[in-house]
Amino acid sequence: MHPMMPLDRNFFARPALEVAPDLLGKMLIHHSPEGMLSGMVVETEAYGGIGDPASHAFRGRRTSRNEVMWGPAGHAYIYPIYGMYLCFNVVTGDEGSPQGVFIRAAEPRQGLDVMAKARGMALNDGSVTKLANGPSKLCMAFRLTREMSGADVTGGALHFTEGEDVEFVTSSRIGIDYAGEAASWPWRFLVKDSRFVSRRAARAALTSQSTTKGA
DNA sequence: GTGTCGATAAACT
DNA sequence: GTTTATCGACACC
Repeated sequence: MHPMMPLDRNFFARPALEVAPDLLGKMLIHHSPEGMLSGMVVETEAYGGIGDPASHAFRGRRTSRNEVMWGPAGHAYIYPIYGMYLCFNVVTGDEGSPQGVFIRAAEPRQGLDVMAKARGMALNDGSVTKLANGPSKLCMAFRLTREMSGADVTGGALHFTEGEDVEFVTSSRIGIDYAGEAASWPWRFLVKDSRFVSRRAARAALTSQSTTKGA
C-alpha cells in the first residue's frame, strides 16, 4: 500500500486484539477546519466485544450510544465521558461483532500550534509531550467532536496512514476497575520508551513485557 | 517523582 | 438514582 493512502477497511476488519498493536506507529491524520493535524499513534487499548466485561457491548448490550460498534469496521466511535471529556475509538471486527480499539495517545507531528491552542497550552519544548498524551487530550488536540462519531475513517477527513515500525510493550487497561478480572488483561499497547504515552500508562508499563513488532 | 480527590453531565438502569 | 474506556490541581516525598 502506498504510504499516503488511508488504511483500508480490511485493516480494521480484524479482531481488536490484532488491530490495537498494529495501529501503534501508524499516523493519525485529521484535515480539520483549522488545518492539517497529524500524529503517530503511541498508545491503544483493545475492547473485545460481547465477551469483554470492560466493553460497552458486554453481553450483547446494544444502545444508541454504542450502536456504531455493531456496524462495519473502520468507523469512529466517539462518546462523552465524565460530563466533560471525549473518548475516540475505531470500530474493528466483522459487522455484528462489536469490537473496537481505543486510541489513548499520540506523538504530535503536524499542526502543533493548532493543537496547543485547542488544549489551552503554550507551545514549547516542554508542552509538546502533553498535547495528546491521554484519550481526551488527544480528542481535544485533534479537534475531534462527538458529531464525528460514526464517521468513516478509511477515506474521509479523519483517517490513518502507514507510519513507522515500532517496538511495543503491553500492560493492563486503564479506568475499567468495574470490569473485575478483565481489568488485568494485557490489552493495552504502548510504543516502547515513548515520551508521549499517558502518565498512568507510563507507570503501568514498567511492569510489562517488551515485544518486537515485525516489519 | 507519587497518590488522592473533585469536577460535571450524558447515558445508563 | 447511579455510573463513568478522564483530567488537572494539589499535597506530599
